[in-house]
Amino acid sequence: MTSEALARALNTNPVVVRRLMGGLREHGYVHSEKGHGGGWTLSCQLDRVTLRDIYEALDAPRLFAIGNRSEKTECLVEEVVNDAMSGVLADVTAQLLARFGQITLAALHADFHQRLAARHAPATLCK
Amino acid sequence: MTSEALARALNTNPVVVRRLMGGLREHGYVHSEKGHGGGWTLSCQLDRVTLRDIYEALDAPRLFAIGNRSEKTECLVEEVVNDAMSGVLADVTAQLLARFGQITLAALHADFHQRLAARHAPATLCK
DNA sequence: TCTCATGTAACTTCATGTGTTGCTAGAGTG
DNA sequence: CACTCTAGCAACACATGAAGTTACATGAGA
Repeated sequence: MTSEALARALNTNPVVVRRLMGGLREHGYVHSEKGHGGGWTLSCQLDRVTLRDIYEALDAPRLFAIGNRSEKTECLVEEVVNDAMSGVLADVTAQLLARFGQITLAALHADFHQRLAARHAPATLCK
Repeated sequence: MTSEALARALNTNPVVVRRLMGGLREHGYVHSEKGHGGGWTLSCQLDRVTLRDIYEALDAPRLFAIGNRSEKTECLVEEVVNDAMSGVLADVTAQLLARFGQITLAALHADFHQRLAARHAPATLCK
């Protein structure tokens, strides 16, 4: 499948697709080929890759919209609040990643086919 | 304490302080007075207000940097992934808020004074 | 050699949060 | 009464980061 086609399906731009897929390629989840007839192919077993793997392959972007304004501070009040929040955020992050780590692509794939069957529709890409 | 003074302590602008404090005032955590000698005064018991209360008084700003691109979609793949992620995010959000709900301002206050004593420094605002 | 792909850098656009200005209104002071 | 000090508020400007776009290089088949 080409970046072009994926971009259309995802309502975005081929270059954006390449940027994202680049991370997946580096981890061996997909393979790309240049030139005529090239494009992207899956190169992993769906039951061995989780949402967490994907997240990390995508360079682990920021998860939270909240957080400390600065890591180090002179202000004792800020320090106290930072420490209180950091502790919670660290724990919650760990739990979130653990949960993502339990969701395999195979599970999503199965879910997809189940919903598809329920829709009595043929299997095509969104676009 | 005036917005002016708070802004200096927080390295920000008086108007920004008023915007934030406005939420706290609506919930009765602080009280404000105009005019000469006016400013902000605390009007709650520190042991009865938690970080969660503060968060909600501040209009519950976005917690996560990740999330669904769109709530409703025609795309079955997107739907499957959204549902998988939404479930995790909802759970994790609940846990985060629960944790915040256990951290009272009194606890932070106590922590502050403990650290202050350890520093052998007088109690003054950062700036 | 032409076309079709990815790879990549640089730039533009957009969204969101933060900061700033200017003005209003209320409250004490001289 | 005039003056000063304060919050309240709307409107605008700026900063940041994510997403989208353009342009060009490289590789591979036809």
